[in-house]
Amino acid sequence: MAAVTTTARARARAEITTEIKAAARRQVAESGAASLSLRAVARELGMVSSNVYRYFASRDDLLTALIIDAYDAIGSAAEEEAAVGRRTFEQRWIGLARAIRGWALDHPHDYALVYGSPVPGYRAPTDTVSPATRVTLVALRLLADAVRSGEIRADAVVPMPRPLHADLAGIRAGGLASANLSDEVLARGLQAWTQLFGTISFEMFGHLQNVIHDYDAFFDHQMRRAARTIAGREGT
Amino acid sequence: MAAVTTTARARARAEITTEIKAAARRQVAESGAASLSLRAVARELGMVSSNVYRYFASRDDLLTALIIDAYDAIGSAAEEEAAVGRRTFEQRWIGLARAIRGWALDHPHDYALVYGSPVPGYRAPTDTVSPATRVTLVALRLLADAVRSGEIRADAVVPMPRPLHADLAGIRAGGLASANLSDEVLARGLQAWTQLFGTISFEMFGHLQNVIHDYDAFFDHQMRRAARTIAGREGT
DNA sequence: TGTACATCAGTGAACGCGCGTTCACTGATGTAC
DNA sequence: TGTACATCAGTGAACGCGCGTTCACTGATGTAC
Repeated sequence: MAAVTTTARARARAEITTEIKAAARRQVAESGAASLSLRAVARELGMVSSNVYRYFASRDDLLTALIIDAYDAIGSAAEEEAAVGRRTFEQRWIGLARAIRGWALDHPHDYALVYGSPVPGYRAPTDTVSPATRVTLVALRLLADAVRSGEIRADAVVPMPRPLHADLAGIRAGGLASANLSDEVLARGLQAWTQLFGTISFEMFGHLQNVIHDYDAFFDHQMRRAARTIAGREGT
Repeated sequence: MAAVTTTARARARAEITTEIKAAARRQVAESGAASLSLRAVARELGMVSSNVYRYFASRDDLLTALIIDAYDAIGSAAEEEAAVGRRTFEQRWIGLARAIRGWALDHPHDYALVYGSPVPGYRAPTDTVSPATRVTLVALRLLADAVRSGEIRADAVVPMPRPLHADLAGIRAGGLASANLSDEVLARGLQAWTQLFGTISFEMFGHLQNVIHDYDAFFDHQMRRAARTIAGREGT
């Protein structure tokens, strides 16, 4: 009757915590994170605003919970995609990129919450670091696999300055998946990674309006190019 | 005594308009665009809040003015850089990239204002389109020059779907500088362009914290890689 | 198993704050004759 | 050049709103004996 049995109170607490987060997410989806309001959340759930404080110590705490959830959602979307087997590196990379973009299109405000400009006055605590890493680990694993299979060839190397070598060595040491990735491959990976999020952000934040009309075609093609840049072969 | 002579009233109006924008910019720099407040601006200038309405019809109008100013500032920073002569394509590209990043580092909140997530509840009017284009035109001119000089060789072509060709044709038709740019070169340019802003946004919005420490070295190197991707030569 | 006490969810009122915008007014600057 | 009227910058009060957070309280759920 300790860890296993849950009291009615504990169950109710868990459910209501979830409901609060869901209402908050709905509110963020409607009008953005900056205008997230505890009172509005309470109103939507038909409870008095002061009661929300039984579940979250402050508005910032609630925001943090949303950010963590968002990172986790992207992470698991990416992991799920990565689990699909028997594909070439290029197919897997495009699949990963599409999964991330698809999530962003489905949750534009959540995307803005984590990859857009920081919410003013809000300082992210360190709790958000590890969920933020999940999606990156998927990418690193993908690179590692493709190096192992020979699909990435890094014989052509762009020389880089010493301090950058040091930073890349840090990535290699930190990420479990990245132990066999050379500096050249990591640098290419970062090139593609920033291109991926740059492309999604441009689309989401309206910088391609009246320029690109078929976003799907544009994105797929650009990600195909990115895959080739990583693999080290350009053109056909 | 018509268009040339300016009355004291008109001069005062111009000056105070500038002062209001400056105060607003200072406020945005301190706490972000979402919390820009007409009343706070008025307070800082020692005037009564209702008087700001003699200069800007609403808070959104003031925000629009700031956005236009920000785009113009990036545009002229880029144009200034581009005016430096006698350099290779790679040098010019890196110079342009550095100019944009430098402006972003000097004006983090202005960068967030235009390239971060949109301000909630604010809808950008069409007035912002043409200033937003300035910096892009600089890049297109740079590409065109490098094609002319033979520094960009587009013999290796990545095949792309028809709708993307149509969109790229639109860019060619719209931008005066881009008339001689092939679809392949435009696609490469977009690849580098999204990489550029993706890299700056990652840095500005904290997604490289504890990963990259020497941001200057990282950025320069990544932009060197981008230049090579555009030019069509990888590795050394 | 039954009772006494402790814990905790939820209430409702209040504090103190800032916001965008409107309006009727005063007084200085500009313009037409 | 001098006067009469029109324009416009700036004032101060007000409307109506929403916010985060605290606090003393009630009543239901959980726990120890």
